[in-house]
Amino acid sequence: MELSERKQKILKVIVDLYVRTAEPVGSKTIAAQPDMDYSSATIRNEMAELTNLGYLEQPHTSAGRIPSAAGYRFYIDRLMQDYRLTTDETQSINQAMELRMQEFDRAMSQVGKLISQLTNLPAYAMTAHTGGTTVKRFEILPADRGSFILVVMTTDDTVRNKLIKLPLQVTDGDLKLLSAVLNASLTELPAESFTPELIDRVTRSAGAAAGLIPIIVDFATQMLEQCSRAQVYVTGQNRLLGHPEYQDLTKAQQVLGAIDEETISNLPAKLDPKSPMQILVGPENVSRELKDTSVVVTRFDIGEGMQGMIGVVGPQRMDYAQITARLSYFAEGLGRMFSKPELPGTPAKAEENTED
Amino acid sequence: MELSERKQKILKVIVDLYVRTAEPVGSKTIAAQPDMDYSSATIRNEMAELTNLGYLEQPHTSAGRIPSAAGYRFYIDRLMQDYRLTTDETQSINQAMELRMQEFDRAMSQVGKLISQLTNLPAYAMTAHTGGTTVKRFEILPADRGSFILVVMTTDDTVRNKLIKLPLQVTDGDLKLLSAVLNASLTELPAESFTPELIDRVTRSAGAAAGLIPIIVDFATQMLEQCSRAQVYVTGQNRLLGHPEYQDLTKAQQVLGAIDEETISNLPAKLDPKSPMQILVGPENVSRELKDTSVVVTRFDIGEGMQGMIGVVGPQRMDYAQITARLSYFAEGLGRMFSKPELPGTPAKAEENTED
DNA sequence: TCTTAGCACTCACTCTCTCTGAGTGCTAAA
DNA sequence: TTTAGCACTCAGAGAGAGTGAGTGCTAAGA
Repeated sequence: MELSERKQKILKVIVDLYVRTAEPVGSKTIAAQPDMDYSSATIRNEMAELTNLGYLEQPHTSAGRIPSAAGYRFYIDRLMQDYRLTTDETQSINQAMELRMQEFDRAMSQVGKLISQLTNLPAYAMTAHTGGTTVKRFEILPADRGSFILVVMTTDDTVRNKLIKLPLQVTDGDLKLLSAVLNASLTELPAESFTPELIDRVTRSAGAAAGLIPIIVDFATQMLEQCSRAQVYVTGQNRLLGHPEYQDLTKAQQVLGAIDEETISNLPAKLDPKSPMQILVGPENVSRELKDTSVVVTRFDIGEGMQGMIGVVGPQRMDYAQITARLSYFAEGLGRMFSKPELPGTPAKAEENTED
Repeated sequence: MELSERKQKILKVIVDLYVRTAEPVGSKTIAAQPDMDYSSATIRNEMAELTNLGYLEQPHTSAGRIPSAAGYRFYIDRLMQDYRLTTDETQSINQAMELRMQEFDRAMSQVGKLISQLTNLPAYAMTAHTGGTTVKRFEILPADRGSFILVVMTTDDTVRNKLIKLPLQVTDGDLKLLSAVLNASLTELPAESFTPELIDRVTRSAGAAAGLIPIIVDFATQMLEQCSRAQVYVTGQNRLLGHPEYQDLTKAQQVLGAIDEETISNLPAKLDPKSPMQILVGPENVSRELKDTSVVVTRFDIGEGMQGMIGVVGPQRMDYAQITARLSYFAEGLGRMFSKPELPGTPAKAEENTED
């Protein structure tokens, strides 16, 4: 059954007010709203019906109404107005994005922090590699005496390096041979195919620098593994405490405990792969700890078989319109930033790495 | 004035009990302690004196006593017994350390998590580079068509790379020339000396691949900058909430707000550079938000002008003996792990990086 | 038929008051 | 010097009364 125009209007007012004040909304307050031309009694009747229909809840007999999960859902799907970012907001977001992102990883964690700050809620950011990656290319450079730099590039254009220190005297020719062997034997293979037999064969043909092989294979395996694993950053947990629904410490702890890296990294499985922006209201979250908590998440493509996800976690009562607007803006910017081919002067679509 | 043996004994019992129970300790409880051969009245007298001397505090007239900051300090400096790690503990620590640490950064964040878990307190881990770093070596490798991998190695043996995508056709010879020029002109220089004039000169002598120069310089600058900046990881903030002293949300928030990355990264300045393990009890912390909060921190060297720091933040009432024991064990292990020269099969003392 | 005014009712919250008991300080005896 | 005893203090728990925001229902008005 379709809600009457008036019921929708009342529901919307209730959600809007409740999101702002965190107090149950009474019929009188609603009647006092501008553009609300009915008496409190009429509104009371409508509210009673909305309650029967499951869109509202009453904490106790003599309190006003608050939206139920279904009420939020209806609001999100049907009533929510587009929130327009203010110039200030876009400016501060743009500024933050311009901050030189040396690494993709670090960029994501920065973004998480910023979102958390803007929304005053805990935020998370994660990257996930989608395809099966293999090594595209090995490169070995001599560094100091007895040190080598190993550079590995994978099919998803991740490049990593490692400084290897081994008391080993090898010539440039040895290294050339070694990298030729590696490139011939170990590229385009998933980590699973690095069998002992294969490694053994490679080692035998590697000549003087064969001592490097175990380290190289180890490193490549780790790297491929790591590429397939999602990376998650959670920040701003403490902001949760600012919201009245988490004044109850037990609850706050439960929720904080539930939004650690592990849990979040399992989130994507539960999401509809089609729509980029998703809102999970309270009980729609599968985990029991989050049954009074909402999750808003958006995805964006960063090319090369990689995806990014950013989102926030907060009370059901949150300003969905504002938050979705901000998240989209961010996601768009990040997507643009990281999937563009590199141009001089543009912040790179790249990540780097340290080696010690 | 030196405290009598008996006073010390009583103080120690009070700290031990209070750490365990978080309840003010009364004279009767103390008298009931095994090995305590005085009546509650005697103990009351002693407690009154200890209070006068500033080692104890009384929350209100009819409550027991709790240690003051000075009391904790005395306990830490004089009374604390060495805590012996149980086999279980060392095992779980060792296990965690064996987990393959692909990157130093990641290792530190893992360690932070583990400490937080073991101590049930928020923990932080940070790395700081101590010396002024310069670039030791540039290397440029062609990757795909129009892609190059830039590898930069600094004097502290950090190696980073970056994938550069530029629609540029260059020969191997061009790249050789380019890296020769870079190595000749930009190595052994701090980031400050990368003046426009210098860059200009380099660009002019770089030949066909000069288009890469701005990106390379940019990258090198960022990298040097980043090396000199401390990296901080804070985890387990939510564990703070489990402790009764932070049941008051305002307080919990204050403290959580105060232990973000920035604040922590300023911590080392306040520490005595000589002693590796340090405990800041309540008011000994400079920041006002932490006046009821203690910080335990330990440092360890990881060679190459780098230092690591791990620590925890918690209520004054914490089991200092246990915590310092665990931290030392960790610090020792980490120090060993990361300052050893690399051997085949050993987890590397290295860090890597991703490039996308 | 829909809307609204009016009224009795409900119930969370706040405030006050009392009671309880853990813990103290002091005194005097051992 | 130690200890038993006693009067005193005071936070915290619990009970009871008062308050007021908000409700549902009824009956009158449009």
